[in-house]
Amino acid sequence: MSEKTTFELIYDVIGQVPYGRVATYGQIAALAGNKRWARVVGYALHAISRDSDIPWYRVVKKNGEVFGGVESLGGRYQTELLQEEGVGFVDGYVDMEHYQWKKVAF
DNA sequence: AACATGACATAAG
DNA sequence: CCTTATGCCATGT
Repeated sequence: MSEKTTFELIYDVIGQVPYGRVATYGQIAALAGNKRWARVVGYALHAISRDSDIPWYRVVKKNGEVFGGVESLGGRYQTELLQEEGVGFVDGYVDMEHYQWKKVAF
């Protein structure tokens, strides 16, 4: 059986998020196949190993908040990584209006 | 199988 | 802005 696991589907989608853009948990879940996997997306991200190629930092909450909030250690690191890619922030939250990844239908 | 937990989302007060 | 409550689903015990 070569069915992909839920985690693989999720990692697959996260890997599609382009440079300089972010996606929400719910968005990742929906693209992975089930919109209700938002929490599982978080679980999957938590399970990522350090030297993984997965761009975990491009995943944020729907309101633009980063992991743990901008005041947390991880949140500040994530904010830094995203700003390096040119993602704009407003009061500690990602400017979703301009930087959320919109998958374009070619 | 039951229960608790979690890097979420939405609604309500 | 805050807390509760509910829905959701994969994992760990």
